[in-house]
Amino acid sequence: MEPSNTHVPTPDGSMADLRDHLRRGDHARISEGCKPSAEIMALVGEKWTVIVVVMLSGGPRRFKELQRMIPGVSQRMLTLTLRGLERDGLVARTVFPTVPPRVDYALTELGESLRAPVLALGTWARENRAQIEAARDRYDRAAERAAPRAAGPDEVR
Amino acid sequence: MEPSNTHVPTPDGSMADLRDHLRRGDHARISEGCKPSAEIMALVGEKWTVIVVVMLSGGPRRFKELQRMIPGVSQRMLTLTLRGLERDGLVARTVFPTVPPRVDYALTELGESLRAPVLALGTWARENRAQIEAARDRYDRAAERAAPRAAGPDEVR
DNA sequence: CGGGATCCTTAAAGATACTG
DNA sequence: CAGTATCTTTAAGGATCCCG
Repeated sequence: MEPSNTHVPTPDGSMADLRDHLRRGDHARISEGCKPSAEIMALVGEKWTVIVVVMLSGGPRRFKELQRMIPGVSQRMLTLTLRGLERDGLVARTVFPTVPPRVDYALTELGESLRAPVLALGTWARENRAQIEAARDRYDRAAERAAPRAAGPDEVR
Repeated sequence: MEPSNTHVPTPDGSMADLRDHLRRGDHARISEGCKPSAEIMALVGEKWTVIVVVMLSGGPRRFKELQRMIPGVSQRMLTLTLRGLERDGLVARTVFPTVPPRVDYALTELGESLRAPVLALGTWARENRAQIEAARDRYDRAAERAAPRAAGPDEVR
């Protein structure tokens, strides 16, 4: 990564490339002054970041601990997620040169500060879940009626 | 400090499937009662949802209008995003049976209520962008030093 | 104008195996 | 225990064409 100069994703399809760049890691300074939101949304929405942040809310955790707390995550994904968070300065990684090795992950100040907005979103989710599900249900039923797809309405693959 | 994790995401390893299902559309009854957060994170983080919500903050917009406001989006992605939002009851779609056709998209009450937390996140992003970038820079420089990967630091694919 | 249906490319997420 | 290094799968996202 060269800190030398800014390179906007592209004059035209900026958002597409934005996300693209976000995934890859060269967030450089894509936001020409007004789209840092997109960065954080990518940060928050993508992957397991949120869950990890939440899981670290209670204090430092070890790798295996986290993995156990987040059933579906593969060690690879957990590693990648933690790396990303560490890179962004949201999580601090502490290695104890013991044997067997021990590594603690903890939220940094920055990470802690992210908790609030994230939890706010979580709260919103909890509070409005019913409405959302109702809406979905309504929408799906309507769609079904419109779609003469002989398939069962409750198809469970 | 043993806060004992608040509540495990899912009984089994269903996070993977959760996201999977979220993408596909059959959110139906995946959330058996404790992880609506994940749903909303997926909702917020994935795709162009956030930007669209923000763009609709100013009032109803037409399809083409939105497309113009969000340079990088393809009409397909915009459609999918709007559909998703509509499905979740966050956006209302109004069709005027005129010719040429005209369709307005507007935030519903629910959609409006999502604005706050989303914008909170955006604010956080803006306020902490500098720190994040600094952290990234630091991390990348360290990684570079550690990586004997002779390749150029700014290798473009 | 506002999409729906298709095809194609890329890369994110998962599984596995190997190392310090 | 805590990773890293592949290999594979899956599907998100983009480009096009077409229809109402």
